[in-house]
Amino acid sequence: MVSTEARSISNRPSSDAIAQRILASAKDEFAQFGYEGARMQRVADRAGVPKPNIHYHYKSKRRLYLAVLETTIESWNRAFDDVDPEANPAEVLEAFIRDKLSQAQQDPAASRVFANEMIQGAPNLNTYLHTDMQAWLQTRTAVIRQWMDQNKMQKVDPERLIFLIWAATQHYADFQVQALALLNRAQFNEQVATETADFLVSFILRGCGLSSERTNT
Amino acid sequence: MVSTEARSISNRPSSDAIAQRILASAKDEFAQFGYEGARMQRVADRAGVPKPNIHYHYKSKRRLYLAVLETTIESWNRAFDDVDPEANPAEVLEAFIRDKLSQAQQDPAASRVFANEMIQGAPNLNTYLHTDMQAWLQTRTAVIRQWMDQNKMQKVDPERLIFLIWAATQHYADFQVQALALLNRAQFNEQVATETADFLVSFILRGCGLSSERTNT
DNA sequence: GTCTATACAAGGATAGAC
DNA sequence: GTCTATCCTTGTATAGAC
Repeated sequence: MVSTEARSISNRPSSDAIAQRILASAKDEFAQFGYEGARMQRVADRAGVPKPNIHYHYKSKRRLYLAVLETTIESWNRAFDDVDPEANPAEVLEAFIRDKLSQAQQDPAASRVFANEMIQGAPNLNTYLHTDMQAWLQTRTAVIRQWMDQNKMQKVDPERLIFLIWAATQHYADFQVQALALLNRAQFNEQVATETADFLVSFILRGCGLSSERTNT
Repeated sequence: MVSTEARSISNRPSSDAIAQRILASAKDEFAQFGYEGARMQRVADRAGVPKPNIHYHYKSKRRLYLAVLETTIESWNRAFDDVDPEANPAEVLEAFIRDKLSQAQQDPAASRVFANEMIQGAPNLNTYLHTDMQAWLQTRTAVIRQWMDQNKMQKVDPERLIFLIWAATQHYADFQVQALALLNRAQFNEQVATETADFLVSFILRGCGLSSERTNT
């Protein structure tokens, strides 16, 4: 196998570059139609290559899908990946919410690929859910519990708090067509994203007892 | 065409009963795999009838899917369908949240069918989103705005409040496999549903400034 | 490495016996 | 109304020329 570096100095598009184009097209296709509904022909059309070329770069439809899943998971929760228990809970949660929403706007396909896999029953991610993701969640909820023990925030179920943040932010990727229709907006641009992020941050922080505002009356 | 009543008195399973069985099987199939991923053979197997029988009761795969979509939408937001502006906001919102979560537990397939249609870009519900659903949302947000004007609750974006409730509740249907894995539960039973409903109600009411509890310190 | 041509299975849908 | 057999299209995947 030739290294990426060796090929990248050649004068025509490297094989890796084409593999990447196929991967990106596949992500869109799987995001929209799910694994069973996805068609290799449409992936080829989207990528602008003949259908058999896909099989040269990826052995099968399933391998291609697994490659897409892998790239999707990598950037999943990066904004909450490193948390200092000494940090300000409000700031940490705000950064997490804004980052998740920013991802939902900039890469909705990633969110939809994951959503399809979950709806389908996670046939390819069941192990991941019970190992890596489980571990990720436990270290984060441990920090949140620490904050609650120190009376830095309202006592709430930490797992379900994370679920709510995931659901509320990913909603704008997975249900984008619905949100735009009901908000009377043509596209999910920066302005809509900012309005949404501001709402979610202030609403969720208030739910966590982290708001500077006081309630009415 | 023979009326339902005329046929229901016959001694063997009425044709309508079989049509209903097929419809229920189709709902599960479309829920799991989406329209393009759904297979008529699997619908037939689930319903326990030969494949061609489906085409006798439903002209095509698309017609079958549209029939499933229709039953899905009917019960969508019934708990918030009739709202008295004079009612207590906290009680109305709590009933809405609990009803949505109850539906998510008892009929997750309905939620997943809808989710698949949205992820796919709402090719069959675009008109619905811009007409009936739009209208439904406007009358509810009007009531919420009234409550806010009367200082009965925190001023928040009413549309996005509804979105958050939808997302947070439907999450437990669409991402059930993930939630169960991360909560270390085997199934989404009454107990898990109650715990979840209690969390959501208290968290969201606090976000709306409707909580009786005071924040810490 | 990339394409044309094609193998083989599975898809939705229908004809026609019962 | 229900089934068997089958049509035709499309699906994934591969062989083999270039």
